[in-house]
Amino acid sequence: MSAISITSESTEMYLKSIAELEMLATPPVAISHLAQRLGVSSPSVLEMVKRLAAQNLVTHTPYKGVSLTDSGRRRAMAVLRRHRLWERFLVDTLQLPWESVHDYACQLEHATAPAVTDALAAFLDNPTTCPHGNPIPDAAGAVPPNRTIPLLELAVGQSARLENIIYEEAILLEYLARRGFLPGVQLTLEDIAPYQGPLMVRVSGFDHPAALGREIAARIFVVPTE
Amino acid sequence: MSAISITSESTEMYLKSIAELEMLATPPVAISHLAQRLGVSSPSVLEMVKRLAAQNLVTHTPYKGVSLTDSGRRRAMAVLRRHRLWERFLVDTLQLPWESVHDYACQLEHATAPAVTDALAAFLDNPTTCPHGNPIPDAAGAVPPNRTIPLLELAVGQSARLENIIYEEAILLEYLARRGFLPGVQLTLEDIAPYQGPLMVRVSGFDHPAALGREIAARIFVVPTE
DNA sequence: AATCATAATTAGGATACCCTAATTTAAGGA
DNA sequence: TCCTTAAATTAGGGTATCCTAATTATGATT
Ligand SMILES: [Mn+2]
Ligand SMILES: [Mn+2]
Ligand SMILES: [Mn+2]
Ligand SMILES: [Mn+2]
Repeated sequence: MSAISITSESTEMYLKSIAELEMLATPPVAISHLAQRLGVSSPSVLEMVKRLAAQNLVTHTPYKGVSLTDSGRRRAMAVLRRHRLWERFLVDTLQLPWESVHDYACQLEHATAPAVTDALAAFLDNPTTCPHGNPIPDAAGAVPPNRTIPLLELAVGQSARLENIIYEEAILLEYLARRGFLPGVQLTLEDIAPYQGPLMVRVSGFDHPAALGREIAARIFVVPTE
Repeated sequence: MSAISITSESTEMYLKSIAELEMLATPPVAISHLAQRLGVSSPSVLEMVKRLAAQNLVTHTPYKGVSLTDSGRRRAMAVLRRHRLWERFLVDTLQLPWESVHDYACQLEHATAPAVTDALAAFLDNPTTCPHGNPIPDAAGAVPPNRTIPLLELAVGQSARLENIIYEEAILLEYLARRGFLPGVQLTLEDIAPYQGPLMVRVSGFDHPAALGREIAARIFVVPTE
């Protein structure tokens, strides 16, 4: 039991990505989705998934997809915890730009010993969310239940508070930051263009509403107000 | 010119180790010394050295050894800078144990973007030495000239101030920390046993002198007092 | 100058990840 | 039920990094 289990950076990124994709759609996660998220080919993913399955980190159902095992989920949550703690540190302590820290944290998350993670969490006073609003798993890997809905599901005319932005990528974050879409802001869905058109969303304090594609609106989570 | 040059963790560790070995003895660095330091076999080192030479990071003289090129040295110094900045952070900010941080920093040093390095240095107020007394290269890779001598070269009866400890390894550091050998302490070489025997060194404030092997005494650098 | 020990090098393999080009399977629509 | 298409899988390679077991070169010693 409890083999030495060296977790490579690659392994950690696979597990983290599977965890993120599992939260979005109903598992199992399709090989092709994983491939797209990780930026590698499907055959590469399949091969890696077989390696992960051999280590009991995921379950692979041929032609269906992958799911994390308990052990795999624990590892994934540990990576997510380190990632989001580092993001907090980079924004709050080092004052690096909100839209850049995701990429920096994606490197640090694989190079952080447990003692460092613990000390960092203590130094930051055990924060519960990352700068993009996403929950930081606790030391046991648990996250509070999610009470948010995608901006995409808001009714026209409805107002809401922006909670979190998922699928953090520098380009998306920079785009959103420039338009005021930051966790905590108040916004109103003013209109939705037909035929899968964009959503017109006004951020409180901005003169004009922003036009957000559905792809983006599905990545922004909100809590409706009143 | 200036290819994208992805520097792997392995490459960085080779360059850093070569730099450290170059500071100790007269270059070039022997393949077997590098192998021992890195904990890999000589054929592996030779193979890697050829790869590094092909990237113009080192020069290899067959049957003699390796030396860093200017480009290689720049990379090595950048790694050393990140390493020692992280050590300061881990000790000063996160308050992790002096003897443990070297190993943690050895992971972080390969996962730190330039913007993070710069912000970290600024946050720490541009420190000039690591917790073990070794100089932190500046952003350009320069280190101040070394004015210290190995404890091994002290004359019997002479007193000195401990400046830095090189070849940081958790076991050595723990051993020294327990006996009071920390940068800044005052010590006196009381005796040297003949036939390559140990050095009897008293740390100011300690009742009994400690017996240090020559191997260890060569890794402790001091500045003689009066 | 012959000998020896040590270090360096060569030879032959292994593993983790990644790729492109086939080929096969699954699942929905005709 | 048959067809079509997209997704999954197999086949065949490639590179970086590591290893052990020879073999060979160097430099010091007789
Ligand atoms: Mn990452
Ligand atoms: Mn985040
Ligand atoms: Mn390292
Ligand atoms: Mn140090």
